Amino acid sequence: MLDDRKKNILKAVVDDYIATAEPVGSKALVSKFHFPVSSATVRNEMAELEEMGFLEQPHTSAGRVPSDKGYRAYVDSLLQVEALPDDEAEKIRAYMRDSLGELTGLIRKAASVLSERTGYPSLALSPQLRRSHLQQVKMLMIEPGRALVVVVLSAGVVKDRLVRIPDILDAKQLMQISSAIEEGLSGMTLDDITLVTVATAAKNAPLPESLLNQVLYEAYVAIKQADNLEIYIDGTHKLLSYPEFYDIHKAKDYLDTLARDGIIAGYMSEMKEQDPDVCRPFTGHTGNPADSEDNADRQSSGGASSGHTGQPTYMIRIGQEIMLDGLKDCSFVTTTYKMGDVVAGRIGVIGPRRMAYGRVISHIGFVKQTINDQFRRLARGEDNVEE
Amino acid sequence: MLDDRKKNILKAVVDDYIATAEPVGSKALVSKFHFPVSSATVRNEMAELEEMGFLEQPHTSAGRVPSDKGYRAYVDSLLQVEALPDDEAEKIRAYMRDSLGELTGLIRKAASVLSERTGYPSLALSPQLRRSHLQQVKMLMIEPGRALVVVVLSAGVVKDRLVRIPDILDAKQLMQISSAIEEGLSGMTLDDITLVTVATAAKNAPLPESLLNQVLYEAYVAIKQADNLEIYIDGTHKLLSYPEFYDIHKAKDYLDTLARDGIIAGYMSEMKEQDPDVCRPFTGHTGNPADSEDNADRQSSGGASSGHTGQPTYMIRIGQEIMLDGLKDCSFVTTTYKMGDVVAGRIGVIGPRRMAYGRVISHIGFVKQTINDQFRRLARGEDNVEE
DNA sequence: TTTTAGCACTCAGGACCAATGAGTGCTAAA
DNA sequence: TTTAGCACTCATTGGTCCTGAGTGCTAAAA
Repeated sequence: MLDDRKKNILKAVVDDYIATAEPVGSKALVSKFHFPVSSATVRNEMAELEEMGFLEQPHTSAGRVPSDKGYRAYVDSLLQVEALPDDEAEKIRAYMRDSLGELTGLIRKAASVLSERTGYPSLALSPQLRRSHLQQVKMLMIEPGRALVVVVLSAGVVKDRLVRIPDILDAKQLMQISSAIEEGLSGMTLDDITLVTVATAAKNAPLPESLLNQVLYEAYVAIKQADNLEIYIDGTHKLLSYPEFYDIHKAKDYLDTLARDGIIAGYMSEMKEQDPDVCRPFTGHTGNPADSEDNADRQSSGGASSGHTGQPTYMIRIGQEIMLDGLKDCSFVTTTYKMGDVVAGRIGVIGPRRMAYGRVISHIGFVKQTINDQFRRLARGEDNVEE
Repeated sequence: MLDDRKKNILKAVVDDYIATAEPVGSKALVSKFHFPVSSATVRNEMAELEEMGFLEQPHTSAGRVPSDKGYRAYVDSLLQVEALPDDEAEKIRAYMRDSLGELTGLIRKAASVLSERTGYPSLALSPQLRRSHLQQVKMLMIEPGRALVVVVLSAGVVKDRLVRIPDILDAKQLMQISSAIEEGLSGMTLDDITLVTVATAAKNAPLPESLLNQVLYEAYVAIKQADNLEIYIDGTHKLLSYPEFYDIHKAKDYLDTLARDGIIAGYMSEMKEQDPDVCRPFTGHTGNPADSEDNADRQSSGGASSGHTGQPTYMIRIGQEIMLDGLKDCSFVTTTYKMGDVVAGRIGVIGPRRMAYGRVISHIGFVKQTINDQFRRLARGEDNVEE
C-alpha cells in the first residue's frame, strides 16, 4: 500500500511531530532526517500521503500533522519497540516489589509507577474475579452487632468487609455459620454463588431462621462484592504539560472525563469485545532476547502474531477510536495482566495522540509482566525474592 | 477600625467579586446594592479601603478586587453563615448514611459529597488513631506462610493487613500467638505499643524464638500501620471551572501541588499548631436554632467564642496564608471531626480565594456533624461491649 | 518517468495603532 | 461631608500591515 519511501517519510513525520508537537514541513524533514532527496520530492510525497489520509494540514501554509489514520499506520507497521532499559526496569521492579498479594496495593502501585515512569496518566483496573474460586469465608466478631467477613479466593486474593449482624449473635454462633458457609461453598466460583447457594450451604446451622437470614445475606453481599470493579487512575494532571491541552477547555473536558471513574472503568473492562477493525492489537516485538519472559507470555497468549484471532497483546486506540468524549485528542494504550492463567484485568496509559508509543509500550509491557510474576508467585505460594 | 459604611462597602465588594469574578467599580456597586449615597462617595471610601489594604486595583482604570486582608476581614466579621437548607442536608445525610464504621468508606464519602455539593475540590484526612486503644488483635491464617492481621481499635475502627509468616506455623499456633498479643496489649494506646511491649505480651507462647520474632514483628507493623495517615482528595478538576485558573500554568501548578498528597496530608495534619494570627478560627454562628447539634458541638469544643484560646471551629486560610506554592490563589476552609470526644481528623474544601465562604462553611459544618454522629453511634455500640 | 529548482501564493502570528469605555482621582460647588 | 462634573488612565477590541514558513505548480534536468 505504501512504498518504502512513503513509509519512511510518514514515520519521520510522526516521529518529529511526537518530539516537537509542531507541524512538520518538507524542508525541516530533509534536513533533520537526511533524506537523500530534495524537499520538493518530499513535498510531493507528503501531498500524496495527505490525499491518502495519513497526514493533515492545520492550514494551507503550515506543515503536516499525522491524522488518526497516520498514527494507526505508524503504530501498526512502522513502530519498533525497544526493550526497556535495565535501569528503568530495575526502578519499576523495586517499586512494585513486596506487595504480598495485597491486590489493591499491587494494582495501585502499577498505576502509580506507570504514570511516574512514562510521564503520562495511567489507569489500572482491578482484576475480574468472577471466575475465582472461593477458598475461605471467615466471619470475625468485632463487637455485638458487627462482624468482619473475610473472603479468601483462589490465587490468594483476600477481601473483607464490615457487616452488621443481629446483636444477639455470639462469636461461637457466628463461627458456626461461617464454617458452614465455607464448607458449603468453597471451590465454587464467585459467579456461581447466589443467595440460594449460600442459604443451602448453611441450612442446618442451629439458629432461628430470621436471624440466620440476615447473616447469610450479609455474607452473600460480602462475598459478591469481592468482585467489585475498581479502577485506579494516577497522574491525570500530567497531561496538562502537553501543548495539546494548553487550551483550558480541552483540559477541563479531559479532566472531567477522567474524573468519572465509573465510566472509565466500565469502558476499560469491556474493551475486549470491541471491533477489531477500529482497534487492532499491537503485536510488535521488542526485539530484545533478554526480554524472554515477556515474549513467552505473548506467545502463550494465543498467537499474537496471527493477528485478530488470538488474544491481543497491546490494545491501542487512537483519537476518535476512543469513544469517550473528552478524550478525542488522546491515545490509549492498554494491555491485560493475568492471575495464574486467566486474563484478569487491564492496565493502560493515556496520552496525547502524539504519545511516545514505543516508550509507553515497553513500560506497560514490563509492568504487566511484573504483575503477572507477582500473581504467579502468589499462586505457587512462593516466598518473597528478597530473603 | 472600620465604620459601618466602610464595612458595608467592603462586604458588597467581596460579595460581588465572589459572584462575578470581575473587578467591581463604584458605579456598579451603588446600582446593584442600592447604597443611599452616590458613586463618588463610594469611590472615596473605596480609595480609603485600598489605602488601608483591604482592596486592590488590578490596574488604574479598573474596579477593585479584595486583597487577602480584605477577604480576611470579610470572613472574620462580615460573613453571616446561613444554615444548610434542608434539602441539601438531606442529600448529604442520604449519601453518607450506612458506613458501618468502615473508616475509609466514611471519610472517602465525606470528601466526595463535600466536593459534589460545594462544587469545589475537597480534602479529608483519616483520623489520628495514636490515642485509640487496642481492643482486639486477630491473626487469621490465609494459607501457609500468609496471614491476615485484623486490628480492632476503640470506637470500633477496624484495620487489617496481610503479612508473611513462617511457613511452618499452623492455624492453632497463630491463634495462640494472637490471643497472647491481644491479651497483653488490649487497652493500650497505639502510641504506647512498641516492639518490646508486643514481645513481652507474647513471651510465653510455645514457639521457638526465631519463628516467634518474625510473627511478632509483623503483628507489630500491622498494629502500628493502623495509624497511617491517609488523605482523600476529590474533585480537583472542579477548580478549572473558575476563571482564576484559566491560565494553564496556574492550573498546572495547582494540580501538581494537589497531586502530592503526602505533602498535603502532612500540611493538613499539622494545621492546629499554626500561628493563630495568620489563620484565625472562624466562630460565626449559623443563626439557625434548628442546627442545635452543631452549635452544641461548637460549644463543647472549648469555648470557640473566646477566640484564640479554645479549639478553633473552622480554620480558614486565605491566599498567602496557605504556605504551599501553587495554592497562592486559593482559600482553604477546614474543620475537625471527632471520634467520641477526641479530635480525630480534618476535612476541608479548597477553592479560589473568592469562594462562596458561607455556603462552604455550612456544608463543611454539616458533613463534620454527620461524621461525628456516625462515630458517636459507633462508640455507643462499643460501650455495650464493656458492660 | 522521476526528480529538482524556482517562483508565486497562502495564511497564522506578531507588531502597531486607533477607538472605546469602564473606571478612576480631583476639584469645586451644594 | 457629599456630590456633580470632568479630565485622565489604560485594558481591551478590532483593524491593518508585515513577515516568514511552508505550500502547489511548472518547467527544466536527470
